Parts: sequence; C-alpha cells; structure tokens
Amino acid sequence: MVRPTILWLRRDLRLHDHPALLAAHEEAGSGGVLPLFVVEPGLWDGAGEVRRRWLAQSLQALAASYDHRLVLRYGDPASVVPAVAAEVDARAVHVTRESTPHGRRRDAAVERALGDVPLRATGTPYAVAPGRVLKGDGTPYAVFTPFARAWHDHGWPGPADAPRRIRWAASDSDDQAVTAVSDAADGEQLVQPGEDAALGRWDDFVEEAVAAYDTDRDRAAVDGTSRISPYLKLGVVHPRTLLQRIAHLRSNGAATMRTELAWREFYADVLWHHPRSAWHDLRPALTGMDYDEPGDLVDAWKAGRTGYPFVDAGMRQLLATGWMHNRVRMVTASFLTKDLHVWWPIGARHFLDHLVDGDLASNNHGWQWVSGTGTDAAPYFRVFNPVTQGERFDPDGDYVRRWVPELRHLDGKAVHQPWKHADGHAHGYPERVVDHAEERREALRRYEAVR
DNA sequence: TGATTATTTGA
DNA sequence: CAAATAATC
Repeated sequence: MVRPTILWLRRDLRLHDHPALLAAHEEAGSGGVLPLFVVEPGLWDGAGEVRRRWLAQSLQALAASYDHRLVLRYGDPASVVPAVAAEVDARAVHVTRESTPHGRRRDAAVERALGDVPLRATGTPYAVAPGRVLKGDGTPYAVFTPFARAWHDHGWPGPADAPRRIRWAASDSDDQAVTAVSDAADGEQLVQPGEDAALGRWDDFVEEAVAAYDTDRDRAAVDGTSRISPYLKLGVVHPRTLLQRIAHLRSNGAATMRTELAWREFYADVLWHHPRSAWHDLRPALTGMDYDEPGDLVDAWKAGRTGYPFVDAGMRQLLATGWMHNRVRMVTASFLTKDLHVWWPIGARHFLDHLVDGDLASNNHGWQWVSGTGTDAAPYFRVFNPVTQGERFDPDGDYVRRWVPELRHLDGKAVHQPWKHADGHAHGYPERVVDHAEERREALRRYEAVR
C-alpha cells in the first residue's frame, strides 16, 4: 500500500531551493508527491485583473516544471485540503510555513480539519524565519538598521539541494479552478512567469545593473531596479538563492540590494510580532489624527488625474502594468496621506489590489513608514514635494511622458510643471486638484494637533 | 529613502 | 549673490 504526501503550495511556486518539497518527497517514498494549489475565493475574487493574471501565469509555469501534475482546486482550504487528503489517502500534508495573520489562521484551521493527517511545515519564504532575529533581551527589533545588522550576523543556510527525480502522485483538478486560472492567464505581463525566467532576470540584473543599483534604482525612467519582487511575492524564487548569487559582490549596489531584501525580512518580522499592524497603526503616535473620508480626490488619485505629473505617471503605471517604481510609490503614498489627508490603509488596499508584487508586510508597512505610524517610520513632518521629487528622480521627464500622453508635447523637465506653460493643459491634462504647499501646511497642522 | 527657510560661505 | 550648510518643522 503506497500512500502519497501532499505538497500544498502557497508562496512557494517553484521547483528548486524548496525545503518543503524535499520533505514531502522524503516522506512519500514510492507513494509520490501530490502538488496542490487551492484557489481561495477570499483572495482570488477580490484581486485585480493584472494580479490574477500574474498568479495564473505563474501557476501554469509551475505546472510545466512539475510535469503538468499540479492539481488545482477552488474553495476554502479548510475543506478542500482535507478532502484531497482523504481522496488520495495522504500520509501527510507538507507546506512552507506561513507568517501572515491570514496564513497563520488558515493553516491552523486546516490542521484542525485534517484530523489524523499531519500538517508538516518546513522552511519559510524568507532567508531568516520571521521571529528568529531578536535583541539580546529576547524582544524583537523595532528599528531597521540594528535589525539588518543582526539579521546579517545571524546568517542563513545556502539554497536547498536540487530535487532529484521527484515522483509525482496524480489527482484531478476541479473545473472551477482550471477555468478560473486559464481565463485569467491571457495577456501581457510585466515580466515573464516561471522560475527559469526569474533566475534569468536575476542573472541579467547581477551582470548588468547591480553595480549601479544604489544610484540607478531611484531613477524612475531607468530600468535600474531588479523587478524581482513579483517573483518573490509568489515564491517563484527564494531570497536565499538571490542572496547567494550576489554574496561575492562588494559593490555599493550589491550592498544596497542586500539591504532591500533585508527590508522585506524586517517587515515580515514586524508583522510576525504585530499581526494587527497589517491594517492598523503600529504605533499610537497619531491616535486621534484627523483624516478626510475618501471621496472624489481619492478617485482622482487612483485614476492618475491629480494634476501632479509625477504622481499621475506612477498611478497610471500601476493600473497599466501592476507595478510601480519604488521611488514613485513613496511619492504617491505621501500625496494620498499628506496632500489628501487620507488614512494610509485606503491607499494600501488600492496598491494590494493592483500590484503584482503586492505583499502584505512590505506594502502595508511601507505605507506606515510614509504616514509616520510605522516602526522606524519617517518623521511626521517629512512630506514629499511631488514636483521636486519628479525633477530630481525623473530629470528628463521621460517617465512622465511615457505614462501621461497628454503631456508628451512638453520637452524635458517642463512636464513636471505643465501649469507654467501656455499649452501645458492643451491636451486634456487635468489642473491640480489641490495646492501642494497649502496641503503640506495643513498636514503639519493636523499632525501638530495630535502630537 | 524631506522640504523649507535662515544663515554662512566664497567667488 | 548663488551655492553650500544648518536649523526647524
């Protein structure tokens, strides 16, 4: 009697450097590993089109690398996973350990529902497991820089062994999941799906761009960032693999790249210790802050029609591609929270709905950083000037012209202040919805009131 | 991983 | 008096 194990996939859609897959393989013996992905209604139905497309295409690429044995099911994992386990008489269900509030609740519910079938968690989506790095007194770090130092000193193992001849077990997908995924998979994508594409992208980046990353990553019009985040979001690559491939590099660019990966680990660690910070102010510093209710101005912000070119370019890039340059994320977030005086979760929700790399911990804590409510956050008085930021990080105006066609007739950095040119608004570009200088003062007044 | 304003510096 | 630097929000 041979019994398979189930590998229930979530944020680990890859073949290599996959400890949970190796553990499932080890335990299964000749019974084989049944790879299962559950399309969760709560996560799938609310996701934007571009986000769904990225997941769908990533699943198709994964299926190909799993000899097309990947099983897709639609429904609540607490009923679906035990049902599949019963169908195939599974020995155990293997997963990569989750650290988000939803993931932890869900996995606990699945474990209860599985009854006698054990749920075995191996590894995490991080180089160092969230919660592992602690201060000398046993409490978590609240400030990034000391965390990053301790994280680096803690170190991490090298990539897991390459799997050798995994024996896959077989079962059927359900129609609803198959249809959902195949319908969603149509269309262009920011980057190519799949593990091979991810590793290729990273190798290109290491070869061509990482040395200049510390300066080029801030230039909105330059393809100076790695664009590896959509892969990290779904675990198409493991950060350990990425870190290993830049470990021998001593350039400032490589160091900055390691620091960016450390930010991802830091925010996952913060979320592990403070699950409520996903959607609530982490620090009570701004309790009682006077926010405006979302209205027409927020709609203008979402549509990229605020009249501030750098902001609008970013918001349109987000809608069109499911991605936004990180510098512009900070500027657009500052605009919503400090020029429009809207509470950060409104913006965080919009980003998460559309970003193909939308990761709860990184996204929402990034928003808290901008709004001044996060741990180690920007001080409340730090307000980005959308014009100055545009002129500094898109000095030639190419980024704005790429995403805001109504401004293509303006040359150079003139695009950043169309109101200064007689024909600036000649092609339908909207007037500024607010006056930045005035709203900056208003933001400072409101912050002052709760200080 | 700011911006603004006041102040100092140096051609 | 423009540009660097410091102080302040």
